[in-house]
Amino acid sequence: MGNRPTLIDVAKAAGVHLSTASRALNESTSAQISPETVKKVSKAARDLGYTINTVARGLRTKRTQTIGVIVPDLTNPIFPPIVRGIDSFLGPRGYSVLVVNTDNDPESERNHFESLMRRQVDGLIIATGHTDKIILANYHNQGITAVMVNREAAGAPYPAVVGDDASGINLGVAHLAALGHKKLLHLTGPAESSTSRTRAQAFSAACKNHGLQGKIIKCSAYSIDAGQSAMDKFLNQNLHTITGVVAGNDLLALGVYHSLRAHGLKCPQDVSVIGFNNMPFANDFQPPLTTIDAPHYEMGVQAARIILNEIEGEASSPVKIMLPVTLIVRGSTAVAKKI
Amino acid sequence: MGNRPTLIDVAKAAGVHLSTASRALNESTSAQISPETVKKVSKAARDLGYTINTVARGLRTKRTQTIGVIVPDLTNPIFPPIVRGIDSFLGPRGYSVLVVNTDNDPESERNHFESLMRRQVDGLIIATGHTDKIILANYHNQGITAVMVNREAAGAPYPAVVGDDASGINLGVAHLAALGHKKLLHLTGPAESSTSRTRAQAFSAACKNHGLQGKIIKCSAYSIDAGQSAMDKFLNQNLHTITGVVAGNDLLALGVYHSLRAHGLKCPQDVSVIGFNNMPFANDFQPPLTTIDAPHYEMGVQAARIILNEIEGEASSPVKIMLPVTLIVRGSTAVAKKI
DNA sequence: CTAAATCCTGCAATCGATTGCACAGATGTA
DNA sequence: TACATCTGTGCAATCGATTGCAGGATTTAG
Repeated sequence: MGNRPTLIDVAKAAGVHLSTASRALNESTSAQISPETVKKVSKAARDLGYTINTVARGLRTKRTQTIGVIVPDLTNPIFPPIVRGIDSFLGPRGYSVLVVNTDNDPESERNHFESLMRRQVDGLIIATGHTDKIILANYHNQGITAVMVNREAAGAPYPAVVGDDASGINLGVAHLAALGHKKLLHLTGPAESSTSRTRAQAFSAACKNHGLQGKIIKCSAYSIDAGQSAMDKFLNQNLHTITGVVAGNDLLALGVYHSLRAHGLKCPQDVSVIGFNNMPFANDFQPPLTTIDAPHYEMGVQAARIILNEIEGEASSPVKIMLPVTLIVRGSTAVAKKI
Repeated sequence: MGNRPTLIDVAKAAGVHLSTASRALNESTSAQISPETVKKVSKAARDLGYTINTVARGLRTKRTQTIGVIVPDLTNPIFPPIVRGIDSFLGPRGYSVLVVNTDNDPESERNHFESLMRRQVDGLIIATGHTDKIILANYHNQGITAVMVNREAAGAPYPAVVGDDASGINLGVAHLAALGHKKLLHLTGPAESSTSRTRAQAFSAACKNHGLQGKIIKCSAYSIDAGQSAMDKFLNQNLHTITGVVAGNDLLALGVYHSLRAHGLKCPQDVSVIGFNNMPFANDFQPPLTTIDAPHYEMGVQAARIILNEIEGEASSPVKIMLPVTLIVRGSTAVAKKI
């Protein structure tokens, strides 16, 4: 790659010592240098097209101004907004983001973690559900600063930024109750994930509160296919026993759509469906999906804010930030059918 | 972050000199060291939990094993697959990926470019349509190695990996022709983008070939809103003058959906619509979108392959790789309505 | 048995910055 | 006038690796 000028070149051009040039160019040390010298050095730097070599700086300062972001899969539509939120906060502050995908594979997660460590990232933002408490405690003991986003690990030593899952599920159940539904089904995601557990518990509680009957079935992953096969299995032995579905997320809801169609059921006429996340294009599905909007971009922003604070300020206590969610009513929910 | 052991610690533990430890641990130099010494050093490294500091190595070797990926917007669903394709090829080969979003803003693009340079990336994969030939030539003069993906700049000094846009559009037009459509409309994207021009030209050519009437309208961006407003404008003065639409991409097609609905037209009964890209969830739209599948993941893989070749091998001539596309027929196209 | 070649390993320079310390000259204080 | 303080700059060590070169030990050749 290009042979860009170094600080020595700038110093020579300005007729000062290397260290003077360094101080002149550095925000925090330029006060030590006389204004004329600063001007001279800045001009030389500009003339030569000097840009700092962050690798060299990083070696000396032990700060790379790089944050590692660990996600399961960037093609899952909820993650790009999170990543952009992180980036939008960090970018203007001189930080860059290294994104890795683990596909929820612990082996892959370990490898990527090692790779990020080798690269001397200043901190980690973890969005994978899989990472268990032992690993996290381990990270913490190694002195690694990190923040969880969209997932929380109860008892984990790190701050977390999450959506208010429980009240989201509540909103969904209340909406169905108001439409006259009595018998509901919840599709829950993998048990390792904290969101799965939170949402499932909230579902049970909300059903009880509203005096509804609520069943729960498990999905092996947060994917369309997993949702579809779980729903297929359910419908094969329980046709016409429920009128409303609260899916663990939008992908599962989409799987439910497919399954309903395959079983000759219409949404929302026969069965109402509610998703979670309000993923991009949820409004363009068939039918447009009623769902809980979780502020993913904002979650990214908040996670970035916290980690920067931990890196540059002093370590705060492991706070938990819970962002509010809202119900978006679209075409997949309707008045309950008599069954 | 953690105080990990350095090479000196390993060398001491193994009772050898720093440089010997370095050579022992390095694939390409370990042959210079006696097998027993290599074993001793490896054991010491393992025992201490040593991992190399890539920042220090990067300073010395002038290779950071990092590739910068410049995209307009990660939340645009075609980019995550590209990024994952890149990552899947580069990751196992020891490279990491720094993704930046420009939002198609030249100022932002320049800033991000500078940031990547400061970080000493080994190469750039550019997926932004906006980057013009002058800038690219400029990069090239600075000795920067780069590859274009999903966009090509004719006459640019860099290799490019693209989908076969022209034959994709051909497939679409042929499909509509076979369904009896006579009057078609093409929504083209921003003129700066090479794909826009290629697709528009292919559309005109294909219409001529099939003896069809083909109109073209421009959209200000590749977005739902831009597609909708362009289509609105068209329909307001040209209701019932076309029966088929070939959109510049899936997002524009979605905009067309919205516009048709607002004008009381049904897809596909009144108007057939074809998209481009086969973005995720295109099958779940209302109606499921007939579209051209472009192999984005594979494009990422190929771009990564080429750039690694340029970095590690010798610079090849600026090749252009054109990946085949296929027509995916779903529910948005039907036999033409009489108008 | 000696000279040459080969094999290992250590020494030290280097990559491009940052930063504690020293010191010269200017300024302030009594 | 004498001494303390302050300002601005330079010197040199340092971050953690890689790598050309030198040289001792060992092997091979003649």
